[in-house]
Amino acid sequence: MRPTMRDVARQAGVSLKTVSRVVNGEVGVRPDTAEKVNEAISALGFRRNDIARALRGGKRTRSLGLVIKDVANPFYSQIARGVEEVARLHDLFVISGCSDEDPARERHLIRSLCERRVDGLLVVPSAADHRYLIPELNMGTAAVFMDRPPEEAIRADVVLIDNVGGARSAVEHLIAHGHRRIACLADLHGIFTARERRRGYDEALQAHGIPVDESLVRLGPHDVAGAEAATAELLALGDPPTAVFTGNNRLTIGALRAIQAAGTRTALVGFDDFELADMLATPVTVVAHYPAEMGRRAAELLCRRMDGEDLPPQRVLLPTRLIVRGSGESPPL
Amino acid sequence: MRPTMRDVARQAGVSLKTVSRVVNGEVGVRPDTAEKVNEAISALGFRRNDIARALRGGKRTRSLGLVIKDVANPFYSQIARGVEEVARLHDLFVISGCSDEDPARERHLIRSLCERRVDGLLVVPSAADHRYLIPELNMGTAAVFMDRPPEEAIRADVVLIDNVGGARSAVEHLIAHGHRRIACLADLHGIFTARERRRGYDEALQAHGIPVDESLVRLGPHDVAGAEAATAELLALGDPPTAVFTGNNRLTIGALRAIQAAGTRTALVGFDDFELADMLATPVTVVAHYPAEMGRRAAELLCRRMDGEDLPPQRVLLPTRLIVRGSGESPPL
DNA sequence: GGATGAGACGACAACGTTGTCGTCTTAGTG
DNA sequence: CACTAAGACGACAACGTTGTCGTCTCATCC
Repeated sequence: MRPTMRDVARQAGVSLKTVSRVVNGEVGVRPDTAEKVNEAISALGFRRNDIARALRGGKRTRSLGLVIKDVANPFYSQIARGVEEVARLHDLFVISGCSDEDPARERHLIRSLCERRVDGLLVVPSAADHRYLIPELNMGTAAVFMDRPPEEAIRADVVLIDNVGGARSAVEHLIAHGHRRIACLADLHGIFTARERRRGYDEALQAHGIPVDESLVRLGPHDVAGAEAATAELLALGDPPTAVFTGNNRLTIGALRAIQAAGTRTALVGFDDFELADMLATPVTVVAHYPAEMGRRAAELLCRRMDGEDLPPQRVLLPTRLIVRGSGESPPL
Repeated sequence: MRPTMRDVARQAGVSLKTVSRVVNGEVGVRPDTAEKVNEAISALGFRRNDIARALRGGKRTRSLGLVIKDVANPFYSQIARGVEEVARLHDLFVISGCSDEDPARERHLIRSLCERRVDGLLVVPSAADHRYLIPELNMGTAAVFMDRPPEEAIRADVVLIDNVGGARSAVEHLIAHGHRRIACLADLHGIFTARERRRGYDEALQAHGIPVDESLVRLGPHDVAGAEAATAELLALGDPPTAVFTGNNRLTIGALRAIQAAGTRTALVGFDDFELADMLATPVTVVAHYPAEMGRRAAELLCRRMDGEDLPPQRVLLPTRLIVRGSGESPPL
């Protein structure tokens, strides 16, 4: 179907190798010969076959694999964007797949990507065991993890958000505004970022001599509805919290809904910024971070590994920034 | 570095071809032989090389190329998600790139994807000329366009939103609530969807015998700030509009800002749903559509083409749905 | 005019896999 | 026991490209 270099060579009356030289801009071809070849190329609509090229050449496929949970989720799509930007600079393509947090699917994706001989792997790992990756890594596939670290046993770079610090700054902000009874909504304890953010909450309270009241902590709400219910429950307590810290944007929105419904002046600071946070009925104070930057940093690390740089495993911690918008500054009743 | 089938064969004491048979689950291998081979495979950490496989075999790479404007934009990331879902079912990988609406980049991407021998192409085309694609299409690369059609000259499938119908339903909704002076904010006229939505606006007015007042139509605002400024200008008119129809979610948000700032009760219906539209100070009535569905439908069409089905070029029109939330139902002053 | 060398180009092998076909073993049959 | 056929396995070529090396042409120089 598609013409090969051999076809071009026949058409132009030169050898296969000469076509290769022209296509790759090598030296040692007379201009008139090159022109004949180029004419044949456009006449036939020839396109160099990168598959064959990767096989024959230095075995670089100029591609990298990206495994995230779900592209439709803005957090991950921004990561993907950051990765794309760096990949573009290095003339690499991104082959991506969504794991949907399913360890089996994640494993299948990574395996398939290795079979495709991607030059490197960028992974937001699920909670599962990743030791199956070790052979692949030993075999020379570079890998960088994002957002959550893999097992200890896996010596690879990882780029994380400063979850503990970010959460602490959120809770300290609430404390600075006079709050003492501060609730914490965190996601499932199995999720690394949820654990870390909860830890930041604890640290902030402890640093200010406020005892942690476990009745104000809710681990487990995983979506907007769950967070809304959990918050409603907290607000209905005899001695309700005057402020809430939420561990991610789903939870923030759920808490917001419950607070609006209850009609209280409960303060709120949420982890993760989100679009329109400033346009809501109550503009939301958040701990912002930059997923695209995470993608970029991870991709840059990966490219350095792919170029054979051999430093010890890096652990990059990206800073967060508290964005004050109103919901976190109301004083306790 | 990575072991090949030859290495496995040597290790297992069998021939190359026998390894190939085991790896591909072909018949005609005795169980004990297969086991020897499998042991060698895990001992060496062998992974079949899909690059070589694609080269030798039926020349299917089991991959498809996706060219969108920007993954970080929820509209496109949802398209990507829909594509991914279908790709997964067909055991295909998605190689994606962002054009950032730059025709040169788009062209480069498509060319590179063809060089990688993707089995098919999914493209949200930019405004530029796409005739350069014709040779690729003739050469057998299947392609399906999304959101915007390519030139007439290109005979390929395309999946679109019902822009005209959606816009008409929005404007008719406003008319039904008593509005006669309805403004229209549309994006740059060069953008297909902007033109079509503007056309829907015109049709709705005409169908109800309301003359189009060009002083209420603003073509050109392209971002939130532009839309905000344009709306402020409209509201400052001697005889201001009582309602606004906005052609996409950026423009909706800009208009919303201006209306909030002006403190008027101007009604608003926007094209595109967006997250938290129901949580804003004024919940926004929108014309919703389903980008993920567009991705799915396009990918399904592409897969049928890739499987060699030969029907005339399809033009799929996806329906929209008016979601009533409050901003579009206030009567004229 | 013959030696020299640079420049242009071609022949061939190799990348790792799979399709084709041939060979060898073994069990079954008369 | 000889013959057959099926089953198991191996040798070889090919996919489209690029690296290596060899050959041929022609201008230059003594």
